Amino acid sequence: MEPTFEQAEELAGMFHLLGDVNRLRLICACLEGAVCVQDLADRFSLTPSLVSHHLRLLKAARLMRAARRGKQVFYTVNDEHVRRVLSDMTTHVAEDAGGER
Amino acid sequence: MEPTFEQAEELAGMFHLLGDVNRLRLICACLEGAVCVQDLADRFSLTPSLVSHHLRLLKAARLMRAARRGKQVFYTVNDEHVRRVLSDMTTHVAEDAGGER
DNA sequence: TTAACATATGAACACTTATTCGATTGTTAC
DNA sequence: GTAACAATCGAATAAGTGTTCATATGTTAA
Repeated sequence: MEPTFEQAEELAGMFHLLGDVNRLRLICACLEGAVCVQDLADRFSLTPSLVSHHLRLLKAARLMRAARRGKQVFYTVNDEHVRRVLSDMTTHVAEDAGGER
Repeated sequence: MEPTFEQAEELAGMFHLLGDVNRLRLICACLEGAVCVQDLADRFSLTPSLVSHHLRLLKAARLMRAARRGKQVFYTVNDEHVRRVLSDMTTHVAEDAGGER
């Protein structure tokens, strides 16, 4: 059950990508369906350039995938595991927010 | 299901802590039971100082808790949610390692 | 072909952070 | 009390990274 060093590195890599607020919000925004770069930039008041940079990392890590339709490129969550982890953690955080204080 | 900005910040904070290889291994090593700083340092060939630094962050984030017994301080995983997420992700990574290539 | 739009890319900067070293605190045994 | 061990703390350094800006690539319409 304890991961090997390489597994730990891979896991840490994933967590590190999820550890940035903007990146995390980008992923969450694409959980339900594909969204294009511009819409993401508008929704979170970010530069298209910054969004693209983040999406590039997420794509390289196989966490998301891109599909071009016309001028726009739509991104969606690729990994089903991440989807589960995110929903788990989100609900957990939501639960704790009420119970701790 | 999409987190608020504050929830995203909290989530990202957790993921960020899990996103460092050494920290992740430290947590995983304490999943099954309490381990003291020295043993952790020995097992992963890290400085006790470095281990302590990491554990301090993990403790501050409520992910681990410390208990002193004699000279030594034993650390264990505090959060049951994190325990689930970690075991989930570990098995997932282990599964994918065989299936992808 | 041009023009306008959408995204990607590369360099540069500012900021964060992991790690090391040295000193300090706390505990136990003598 | 002192000595030895365990852990923590603080500062300093070095490496990494998020963001911005400018430029380039790709796509569609005229």
